[in-house]
Amino acid sequence: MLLKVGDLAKRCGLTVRTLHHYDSIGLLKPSARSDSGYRLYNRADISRLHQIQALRRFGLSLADIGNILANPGLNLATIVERQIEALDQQIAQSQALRDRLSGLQLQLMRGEEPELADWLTTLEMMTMYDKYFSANDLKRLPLLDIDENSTAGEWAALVQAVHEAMRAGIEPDSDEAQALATQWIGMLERDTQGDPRLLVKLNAMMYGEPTVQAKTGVTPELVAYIRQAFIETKLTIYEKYLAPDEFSFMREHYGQRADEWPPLIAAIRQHREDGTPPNDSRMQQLARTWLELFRAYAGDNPETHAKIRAANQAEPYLFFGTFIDQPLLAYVFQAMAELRQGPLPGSGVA
Amino acid sequence: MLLKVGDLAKRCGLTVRTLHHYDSIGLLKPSARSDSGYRLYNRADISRLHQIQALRRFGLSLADIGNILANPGLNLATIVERQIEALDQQIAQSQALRDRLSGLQLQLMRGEEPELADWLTTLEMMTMYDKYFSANDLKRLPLLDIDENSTAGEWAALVQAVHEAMRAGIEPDSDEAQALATQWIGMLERDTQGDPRLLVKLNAMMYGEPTVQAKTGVTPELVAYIRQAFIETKLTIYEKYLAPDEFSFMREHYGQRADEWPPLIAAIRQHREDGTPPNDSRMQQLARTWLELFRAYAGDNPETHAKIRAANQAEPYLFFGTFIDQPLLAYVFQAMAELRQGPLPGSGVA
DNA sequence: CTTGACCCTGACGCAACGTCACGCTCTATG
DNA sequence: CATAGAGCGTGACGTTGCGTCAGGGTCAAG
Repeated sequence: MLLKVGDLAKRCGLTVRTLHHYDSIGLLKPSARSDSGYRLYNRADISRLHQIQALRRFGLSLADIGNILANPGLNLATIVERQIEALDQQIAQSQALRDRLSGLQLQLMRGEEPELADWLTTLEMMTMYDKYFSANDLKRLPLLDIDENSTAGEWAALVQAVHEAMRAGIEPDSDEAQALATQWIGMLERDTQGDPRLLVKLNAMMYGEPTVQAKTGVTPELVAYIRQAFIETKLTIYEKYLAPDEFSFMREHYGQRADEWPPLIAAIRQHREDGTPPNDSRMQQLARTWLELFRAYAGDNPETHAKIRAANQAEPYLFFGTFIDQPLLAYVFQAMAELRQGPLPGSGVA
Repeated sequence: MLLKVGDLAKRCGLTVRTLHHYDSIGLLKPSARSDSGYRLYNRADISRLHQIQALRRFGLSLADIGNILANPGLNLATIVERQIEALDQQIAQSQALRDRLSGLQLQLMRGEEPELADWLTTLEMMTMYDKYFSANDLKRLPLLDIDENSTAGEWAALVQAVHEAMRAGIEPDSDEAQALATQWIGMLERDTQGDPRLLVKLNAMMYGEPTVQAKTGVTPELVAYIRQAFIETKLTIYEKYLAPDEFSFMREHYGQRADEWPPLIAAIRQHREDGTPPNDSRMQQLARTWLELFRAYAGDNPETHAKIRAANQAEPYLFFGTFIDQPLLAYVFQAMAELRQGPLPGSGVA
C-alpha cells in the first residue's frame, strides 16, 4: 500500500507543498520512489507523518520534532513542560498588550475621536513616558490624561503664558514672572504628588528628549526662566533675614547648583522608604552632599547659617516646591547628627 | 540638530540595522544625507520614528504602520479594535493549546513515563481521534485513557483474544466465538455510552484509517468475524420463534445490511434529541428506511413479522448491542404510525 | 599617518510553507 | 493510438523583521 504525495496529502489534510518541504528538510523522506521519480510513502512513512502532526499540534517546531523523532531517549515530559512555559509567557505578553490596547480604546471612546495626527502625538508621548517612568509611576502621573481641559490642558496654557512673558521681555524678577513660577512649581508638586523621584525622572526626560521639548514647548530656556523667577521668590524672603553682604553672596550662588537638589532629595526619600538607617554609610554620604550644597550658597559662616535657619522656620513658603517634607527633614537631621560625631559643622536648614 | 544612525539608534533603543531596514522599506527615510552618504535624521524624522515605535508597541506590522502614517484619515479606533480582536483570538488559541498540553502533562505524571515510542503512538492515536470526534465526543470516550490496565488495556486484550480465536480456526458460530462477540458488543455499548453516533464515528475511523487498524489490531476481517459471531447469538434465539423456511430466509439475509442500521439509528437519535416531530418529512423518510431494512431480513409476510415481534418482546437480549432503547423505539413507532396513514404495512419490530 | 570607531551597500539566513513556472508522467477517452 | 487533463517533479522567489557577516569608505584623535 504505497501512496503518492497527493494521496497522502489528502488523507492527512496537508498540502503537497508541505510534504515536499518535509522531504527537503529531511523530516519525512518517502521510503521509495517510483521509476518516474514519484514519491511513494509506505505505512511506516504515514505513521511517522501522523506522529509529526501530533507533535505539531503541540506547537513544536519542525526542527524540534525532528530531534525528538531522531533520538527517542528524550523525555516527553520535559518537552511538554517547556512548551507550556513558553506558552504561558506568550499568553502573558499578549494579555499585557491586550490590556494596554483596551485601555487606549477606553480613552478613545471617552474622547471625541480627535485627528489621527493628534493621536500619534499622544501615542508618541506615551511611549516616551514609558521609557522614563515605570508602570507604577505612570499610574500616579496625571499628565498623560487625554482629556483636553484637564491637567494636560492646564499645563499647555501655562507653558503658553510663560512663552508670552518671555517674548514680551518680562524679567524673571518681575512680579508677573514670579507669579507664573509659583503657579508652575505648585502644579509640578501637585502632579508629581510631591514625589521628588518623579520630578527627577521628569527632568531627565525633558533634558534627554528634544522631541518632548518640541511637543510640549518646555524648552531648556523656559525651564531656566521659570527657575530664575522661582529663585527670586525665595530670595525676596531671605533678603529680610540677612545682612547685605550675606545676601549678595547668596544671590550670587543660590541657583548655581539648584539642579543637584532634586536627585539628592529623591535618593534620600528612597532610602527613607527602604528603611535605611540614618547611620548607614550611604545616607552619611548623602548628608554630606546636602551640607556641601547648602554651604555652596550659604557660605561657611555659622552665624549666616543661623539666620537662614531662622528664616526657614519663620517662613513656610521657603519649603514650597522643594519636595522636602517634615519626615524627610527629620530623617536627614538624624543622619547629620550621626555625622556631627565627625569634624563637620552643623546643618543650616533648620 | 542632525543625528547619524548610530546616535539615533542609541537614543531610541534600536539597532542600526533596524533603521537601515526601515529606510530600505521606506518606512523611515532620513531627510538628509551627508556628503559622504551618511544618513542624517532631523527632528521630524525622530518624531516619526517615535510614532513608529508607539504603533509597534501595539503589535502592528511595519506595513500597517506605514499605511497609518501615510493616510492620516484612518480611524485609530478601528485599528485598535481590530488589533484587540486579533489578540483575543490568538490568546484563545494559545490558551486552548496550553490546556491540551497540561492535560497531557497530567497524564504523563500519572503514568510511569513509558517509552517515547509508546507516547508517540498514543499521540498519533489522539490526533486521529481528533479528526473523527468533536471535543465533546472525546470527553465521553474513555478509549483514549493512557492508563494501561484500564479501558484501553481491556480492549487490547480482547482484540488479542479474538485474533487468537481466528488463528485457531474457531468458527464464528461456535460458543467461544459468540462469547467473545457478546463481550465485544457489551464493551462497545458501554464505552460509547450507548450513543449510536459515537459508534458510527468509530466505525468511520476504523474503516478510513488503516493506520488505526494497524495500531489497534482491529482489522476489517476481525470486525467481520465479530459481527458474524454476534449475529449467530441473535439467530440462535430467533430460531426458536420461526418456522424452518422463515428462519432459513432470515439466516440468509440477517447480516446482509447490518452496517446500515447504526447510521440510521444515529440519525433518529439525533432527531429525537433535536425535538424533530415524528411527522416531519425527514423522520418519515427514516421510518421508511427502517421498514425497508427490516423487511430485507424479515421478508414481506405479516405473519413472520408478528413472530419476530413476539420474539423481540419475549427476549430482551435481542436488543442488546443494537443501540436502540425504549424512548427511541417509541419515537420511531410514532413516526411509523404517521406513515401508516399511507400505503405501507406495519412495523415488525414490536 | 595610522588607528579605531562609524558609516555605507549588498547579501544570506531564519520558519514554514504559498505560489508560480516549466516540463515530465500517467490515465482515461475519443 | 493520440491526446487532454490531472498529477508529479524540481527549482526559485515571496513572506516578516530584522541579525549577521563581508568588503570597503569616512572621520576624529593621537
